[in-house]
Amino acid sequence: MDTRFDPFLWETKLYTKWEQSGLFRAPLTGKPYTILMPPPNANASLHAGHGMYTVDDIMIRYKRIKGFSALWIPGMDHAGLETQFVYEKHLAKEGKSRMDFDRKTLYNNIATFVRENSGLIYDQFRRLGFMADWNRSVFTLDPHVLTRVFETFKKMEQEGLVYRDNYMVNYCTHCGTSLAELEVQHETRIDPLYYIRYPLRKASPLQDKTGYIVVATVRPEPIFVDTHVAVNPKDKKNKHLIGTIVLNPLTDTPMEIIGDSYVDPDFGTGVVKLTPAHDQNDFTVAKKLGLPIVRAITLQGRIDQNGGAYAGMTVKKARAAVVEELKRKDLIEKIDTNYEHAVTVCYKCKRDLEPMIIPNWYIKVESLKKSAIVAIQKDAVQFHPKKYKRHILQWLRAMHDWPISRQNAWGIRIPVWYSVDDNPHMHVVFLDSKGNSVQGEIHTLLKKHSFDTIETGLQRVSPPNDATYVVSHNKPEGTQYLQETDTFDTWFSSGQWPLVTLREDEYQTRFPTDMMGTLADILNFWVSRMIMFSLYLQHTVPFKHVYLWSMVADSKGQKMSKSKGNVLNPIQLVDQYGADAFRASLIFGLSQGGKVILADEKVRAMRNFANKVWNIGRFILLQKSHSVPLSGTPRDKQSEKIIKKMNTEYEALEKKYEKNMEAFKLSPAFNGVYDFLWHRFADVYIEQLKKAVLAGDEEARLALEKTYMAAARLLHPFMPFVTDAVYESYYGVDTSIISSNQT
RNA sequence: GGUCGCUUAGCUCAGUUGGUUAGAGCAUCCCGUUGACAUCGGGAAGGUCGGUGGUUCAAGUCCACCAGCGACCACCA
Repeated sequence: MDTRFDPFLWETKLYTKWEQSGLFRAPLTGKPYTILMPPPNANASLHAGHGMYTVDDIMIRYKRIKGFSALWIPGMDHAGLETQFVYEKHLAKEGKSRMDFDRKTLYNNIATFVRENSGLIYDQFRRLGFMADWNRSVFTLDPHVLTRVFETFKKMEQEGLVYRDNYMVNYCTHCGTSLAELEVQHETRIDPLYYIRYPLRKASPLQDKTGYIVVATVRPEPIFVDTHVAVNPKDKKNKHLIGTIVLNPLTDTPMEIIGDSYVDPDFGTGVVKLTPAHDQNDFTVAKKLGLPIVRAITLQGRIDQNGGAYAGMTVKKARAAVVEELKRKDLIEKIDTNYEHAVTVCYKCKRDLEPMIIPNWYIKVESLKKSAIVAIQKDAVQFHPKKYKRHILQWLRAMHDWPISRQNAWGIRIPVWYSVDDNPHMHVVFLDSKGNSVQGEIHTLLKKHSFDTIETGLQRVSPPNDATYVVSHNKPEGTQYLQETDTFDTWFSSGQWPLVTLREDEYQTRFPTDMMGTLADILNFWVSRMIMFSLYLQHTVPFKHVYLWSMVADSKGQKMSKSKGNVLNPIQLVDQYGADAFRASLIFGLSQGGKVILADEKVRAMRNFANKVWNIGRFILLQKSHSVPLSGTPRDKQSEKIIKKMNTEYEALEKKYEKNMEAFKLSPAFNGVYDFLWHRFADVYIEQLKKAVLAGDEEARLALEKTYMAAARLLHPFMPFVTDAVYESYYGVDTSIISSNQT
């Protein structure tokens, strides 16, 4: 044995040995223990957050050593929105965009892109020593997954849980897609607040005062479609205005002032313009009162044909132009340039979102979430740390119907088909044979273009809200059908992850699975959906325990982010200090809230510990050659006493360790072993027995070896390489701590 | 604005049901190297446990209020 533990000498060698001796597959005997790996994005490369998958590996190794048939199934996610976003950035570099391709070509190109860029993360997981059954990897676009997703959708559709409806969604005009509530980010910003004069109609009895009323808004650009203005009926200052007619400052169209309680009397002037097609609140009010809902902005983020002179302008340009016009007409009372408000931005591209009305597919969640809530309340799923039980319950109770459609090509296309005969007014966008974008209603388009041309070049279908459709995995026979171009939300497929990863027969023995370890960020996105789907389809929860960690931070507790420049590359740390050191540093000092501190000095400290473990082993082994034949007991009573005390202390350690591990308190479990090995075993017991051992007392040495190896078994899940390297040095190249309980 | 959480050594955090001199890692300082390990060993310094008040024989631990920080959710015309 060398004087130092050299990770690079051992890591590849040991990993290959583990893999070749079949240790990654679940043993045929033993009680099942199952973990499904949260599938990383297929084209991802390892970041600090993935390092925490170590938690899964720790539990798998821990259970394996204890003789369980522990199985860890890996997988990869197609990650619809995220992957397409990355791909489109590549396209942009070549001066192209997704609009240059028909849907099918775009999909195939992304598929190729993903294939070329996937697999890297598995190599990196191997570097970390992960003991997953790589041969069983599942991809969320595998055929059997598609089948399962289709069947789930069909079942839900048949049971009336699916509906299609016009809905106000947060729409990102850049990404060309709607976003779910959770994908929306709020950002505080300072924007000008315009106080705009709305002239009173001549006949108005109020005219003799000022001749106008003032409305405050940050969004003057869609005013031309506005038809109503509102005040709060309880607002003493303004309620007398109800029923008054003012003129639209851009179009001179008469507008009625209505009363509704949602208006905040204290905001601005207490008078609000209503733009139902582009504002969530206004939309709600308009629906309630039956007011007209007129769109002013296209899905591309430009003013549409209703905008007259502004038609075709981007929102930003139109805003400036509208303000100019209003200034010319002397209709701007004042501009508050220091108005702070929150805007919604796209979680991917950070651009402003437009509230838009588009038909979307929805899942009714009322019954689904109810059973999830009951299961969680009964602790059928337990959360670690416990606080997340409250979090998820709170979120589930507030959960609205789930919009599952995304205007995204990369994903599982919704298995719905629209007959062109039955839906003549369906709006269609496609590329003709020359690559020109053509759009219009299908019955008009079919007069000039063949169905095949349209289907081949298809980019998007936008069927009216009342369109008829057929649910089918494959294209229906008979008449001409176009398939829905929307794809399922990523969480619709990954929410069924626990239902597509096991083999049919394993649902008897391995379901519910034992643990799900994942980032707390996606507790609501993902964990809640898995629980709902599993209860709906399998009538049981998908896992018994959920282990959550939150963001990875640097040594000062600052969240790691590219803009802060404090991001550490895990693989670089592994190269520098070894996988054991990296793994242990994530667990050591893991705070209760789950915040993970990753810092160079921490990894270095753990590298030192790995070396210490190695050298303890080296010392005990080295003394073996000095030994004399066994006598049965240590030579002196003093040594016997020390050994007894050491064993008692070890037993206490093991007991505490077990308790912590079963409660997923990994940090205290690891800390206990760290403390024992370094500051009790090495600093105290070895020192006390050193004289005897050096004098050739083999009994004393054996006692040390026994306790050391026992502690190494406790340490192995956290630091698999150094512990197995020592084990192999002692007992030969064919041995491993993992299977040591079987010998 | 709502909900929850946090505040203990220079930094990041432990402190189990209230019970002797409040701990760890890193950082700092001093001493030590011929046999396991300098990626080490021995030692030291450093905390009125956010503030105020209360319960108690006893409070870092329980309660109230205050201050600061954070997370999530919601709203913002």
